[in-house]
Amino acid sequence: MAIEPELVKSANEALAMAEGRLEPAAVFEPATVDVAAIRKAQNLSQGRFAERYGLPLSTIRDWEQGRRRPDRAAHLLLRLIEAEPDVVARILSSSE
Amino acid sequence: MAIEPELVKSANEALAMAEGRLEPAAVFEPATVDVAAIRKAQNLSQGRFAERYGLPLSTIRDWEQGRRRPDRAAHLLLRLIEAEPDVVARILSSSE
DNA sequence: CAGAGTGTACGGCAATGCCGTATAGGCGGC
DNA sequence: GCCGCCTATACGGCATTGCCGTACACTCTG
Repeated sequence: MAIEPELVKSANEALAMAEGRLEPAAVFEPATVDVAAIRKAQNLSQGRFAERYGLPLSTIRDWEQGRRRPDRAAHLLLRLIEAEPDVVARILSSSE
Repeated sequence: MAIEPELVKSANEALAMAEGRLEPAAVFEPATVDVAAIRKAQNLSQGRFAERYGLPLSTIRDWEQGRRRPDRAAHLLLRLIEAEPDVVARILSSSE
């Protein structure tokens, strides 16, 4: 897994913070979005998910495989898709 | 305005296509989103807009100044913000 | 007039977006 | 058994963006 080293690093930092050996970072960015989970909650394959929301399949793959992390706009969008899939889908189809 | 040359170019291409002098491009990407318009429709400054939707101010600037074009996820998000600002804002504040 | 708020403009690097291809497992049909 | 189809993992690779920082101009207000 490509992101593993980073996760380990983060975990160690969190530990250090908890033990008071390290100041909390100025930027708290969980940035962890489980795209696969959001997608599966809607019973969609990667392909159908991408198609449904007008996103490139390759980009979905990158996110799910942890090769790339969705930027802030994408992150926000994913949260919207998770919370209000119907609304998002509707807006999309309305002028595309 | 920085994007003007591109708009002019697109307009000429469209004209050429209409006159049959040019084949329609394989990729039809309007991709033009007037971020400033969407923002102003909500009477927000760039700063407040960015803050409201959890986006970096610098990124908003880039988009409005035409220096960068929002990618597909951002594009989609902007359309959502335009159509359903309240919904978007609510989802955001709900777990941030 | 100093200072705060807003917006334009742009340098710059790391990182992502997005395309393509190779590989592999599950499944129904012939 | 074999083939084709769907689905998903993995990754090479380049153009483009994301996002940070800084400089400059304008307007309003104390």
